[in-house]
Amino acid sequence: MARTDDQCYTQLREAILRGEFHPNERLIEMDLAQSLGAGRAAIRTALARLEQEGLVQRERYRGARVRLVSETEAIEILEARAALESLAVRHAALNATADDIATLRTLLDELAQLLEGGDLLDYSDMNARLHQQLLRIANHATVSRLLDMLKSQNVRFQFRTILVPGRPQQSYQEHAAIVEAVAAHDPDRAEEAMRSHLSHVAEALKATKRTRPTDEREYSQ
Amino acid sequence: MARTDDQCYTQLREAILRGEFHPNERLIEMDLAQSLGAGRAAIRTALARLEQEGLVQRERYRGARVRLVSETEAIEILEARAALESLAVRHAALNATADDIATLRTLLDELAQLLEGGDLLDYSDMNARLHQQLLRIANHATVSRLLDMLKSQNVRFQFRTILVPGRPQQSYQEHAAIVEAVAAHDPDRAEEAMRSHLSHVAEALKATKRTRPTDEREYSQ
DNA sequence: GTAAGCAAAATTGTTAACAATTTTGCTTAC
DNA sequence: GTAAGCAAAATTGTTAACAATTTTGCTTAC
Repeated sequence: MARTDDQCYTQLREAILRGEFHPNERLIEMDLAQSLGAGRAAIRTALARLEQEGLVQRERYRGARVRLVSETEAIEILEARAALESLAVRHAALNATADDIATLRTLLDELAQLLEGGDLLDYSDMNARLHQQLLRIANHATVSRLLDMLKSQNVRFQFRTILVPGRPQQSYQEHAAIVEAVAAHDPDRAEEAMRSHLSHVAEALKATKRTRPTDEREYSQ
Repeated sequence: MARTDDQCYTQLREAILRGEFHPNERLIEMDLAQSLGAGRAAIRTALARLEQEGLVQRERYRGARVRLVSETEAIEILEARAALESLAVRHAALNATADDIATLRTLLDELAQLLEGGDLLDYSDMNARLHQQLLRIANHATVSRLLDMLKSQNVRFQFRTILVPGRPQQSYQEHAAIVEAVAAHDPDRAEEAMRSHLSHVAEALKATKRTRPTDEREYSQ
């Protein structure tokens, strides 16, 4: 057991991201301590860190709750992501080795296969892995750290855009354009492809917002 | 006394930003507790939050230290700032009211006066206030939050670029261009002006890096 | 039946003591 | 003189008890 403190933080974080706690759900220190087999102090510092990260909200004497990210904020987050991922993909285009490019093309192929199979959830996962790989190639610690924060806040909306009709096919084309621009070591084109991709994701998200205005209720209890 | 916990966090944070602790300096829980008149528990959660924010580094049983931001990382941070401030200024150009624009022009005038007076430190302060005002006008909570983090990590390099010869005059021109683009409600031009401004800051920073390669030592102890 | 008030229970915040580990400063051996 | 080893001191991590505050559920009054 390397660092109980860190383990608490990681486990709690992942539990929230897996959706094991609803937004606005109270996080009782004793319950968490027992279920994670840790002391209250460890839980306390974990919650403080998660608050700083924006995943949890705390009020004095009233405890911690899973923070609810509004749909408006989700769009803000997507905008910030677009700005940072554009920067990252620009670096990726400059840094990518032959091996990196081969890996990206493999991921793209797997994406194509999942698309044919109609397996949208797996498609979403693979999608995330492609973005992750681009970040690794970019080799930009600061942007990676910020994007980790932003993506974790948006998990609630992650799987929704892929369900918009026609979106999977379009999404695949956009990813292909990004990979090809990186393979060509063309930072301007890569950035533009990424911007275009994420603005389409934002549009798709706004579309689901119009379609399902009462969505909040599903989650907030 | 609203929330000792929060106060500890704020006071510690500001003390670090004011440079009261050197990078790599050990932060002893008991000392901090006594000097802030708080308990160790409050200090502990404050340190956890500061770690998450990237201002402090912690190792199990070995305590917390002020995190040293390398010059390489400082450049990364500046790149990320450029991406996010460009996004923000774009929103500012879209949102700005007549009042907002008047305020910006006033700030610009004060900047001009300080430039003539040769008061570079005050110029730097006013500069920060102008950027802050642009952020307020942008009305983008997510980008504001991220920029707060990034700027706080870069305080160590904040006052250096203004000392590069010719830089103050150039800096003033760049800010004027940004304000005019916002006043014209031209998001594309505003974004471009901001990008250009921050890339010049980055160049100035790299220039100081070449000039003073042994700089690290001043701080690390 | 509903709102107000209140006591009990639940929960968070704080403190002090102790355990675990690292750091410091001294001693010894070469 | 330097390195190795070691005990003491310093420091962090953890626990348990208690204080402060909120929440809950009941009772009472209208």
